[in-house]
Amino acid sequence: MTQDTPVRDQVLEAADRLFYAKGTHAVGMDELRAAAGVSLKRLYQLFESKEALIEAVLQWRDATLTAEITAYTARQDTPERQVLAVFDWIADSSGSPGFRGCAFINAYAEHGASSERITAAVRHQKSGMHGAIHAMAAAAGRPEWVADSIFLLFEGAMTNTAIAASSEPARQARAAAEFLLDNTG
Amino acid sequence: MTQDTPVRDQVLEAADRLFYAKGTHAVGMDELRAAAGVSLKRLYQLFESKEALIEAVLQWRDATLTAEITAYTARQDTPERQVLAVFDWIADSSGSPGFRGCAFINAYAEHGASSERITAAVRHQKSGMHGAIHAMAAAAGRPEWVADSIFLLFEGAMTNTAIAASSEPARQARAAAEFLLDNTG
DNA sequence: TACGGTAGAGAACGTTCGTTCTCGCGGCAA
DNA sequence: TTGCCGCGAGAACGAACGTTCTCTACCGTA
Repeated sequence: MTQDTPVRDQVLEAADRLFYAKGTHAVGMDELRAAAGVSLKRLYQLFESKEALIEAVLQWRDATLTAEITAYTARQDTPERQVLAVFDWIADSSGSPGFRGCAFINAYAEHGASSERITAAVRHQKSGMHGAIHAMAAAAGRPEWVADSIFLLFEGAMTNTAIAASSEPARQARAAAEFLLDNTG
Repeated sequence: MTQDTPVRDQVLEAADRLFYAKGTHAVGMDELRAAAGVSLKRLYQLFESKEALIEAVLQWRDATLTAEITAYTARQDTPERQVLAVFDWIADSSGSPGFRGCAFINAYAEHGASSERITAAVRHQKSGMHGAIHAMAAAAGRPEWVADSIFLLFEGAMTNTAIAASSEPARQARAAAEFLLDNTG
């Protein structure tokens, strides 16, 4: 067990940034090597292949994104406001110029048909996000179907906020979620 | 104006099938030529580049998909049922083994960062689908925000039905839409 | 029959990419 | 100091891809 962890994280962070910005197909291993500031040899001893790297990046992003959203929603003081904050998070994120929607959906679009490993990583993130919304909705005393609905609104808002290059879908989804919360439980 | 139209459609249909099944990056022009049964020369005089072909395929799918969904929903006898039928359409479509979610979202994931033409084609489809749902909701006498919400539920259901490989998200989205319809108007 | 133009088949070209190999330097043990 | 191991830099390799070019067969016309 060598001291690879900081280097590994350095690679994952650079790869995540490049993959998200340009799509995995558009980023070559050499460009990645340069961005991460490591040698190609090191890259391949950390990750056996590009596919393995993509999988690792998705797992890494899964963890960091969960933490980010959790921190973001935790700033609200009631469970209802916490649920609704996920849509504010989308609206906020979409403000940054490189916003390209959900990295996991993008990865699924690029590799879902050919890579079982990548599909599994995507499913894991969706399942986790679904669970997080479930937990918040449960804390707010709402039934499961409300959580399911809000999760799907979240997903629709992620993609369409990116495609439309506008935070309007995020606001619309928020309004719908608010209606669901207000009329249930 | 030569008699290229049937050949052109033949190419578009084959390309659409392959692109959707495997992703555009995973389909080479030669594989495409073979599937469409035309020569490479013909292919390139019909479409100046692969990017142009992808754009044309998206426009073609936009038209055929709109027609398909319109026909599907038209079988229902009330505007409310017509709106809800879009979720049944997802559930039905997800039954076929090659279901991979929304081709336009997939195309955006693959090319949104690099091709303005493809992004424009994706936006056009989203705008059209949004409009179609708006029209049905308006016919049902529901306010615009309900249509916005149902559109986003539709989008979320499309991607997550594919990722989860289950029609459950489509059913959940349908239930949410039904709740919105039942409690507004 | 001779011929010009068109189209199909597929070879060829140039590039890009994922992955591996080679070389040479630097640190460390004896 | 000497020998060795590991690493970085980057050349090299083989495959795949988008695109173009070449060759040949075929067609209608005179």
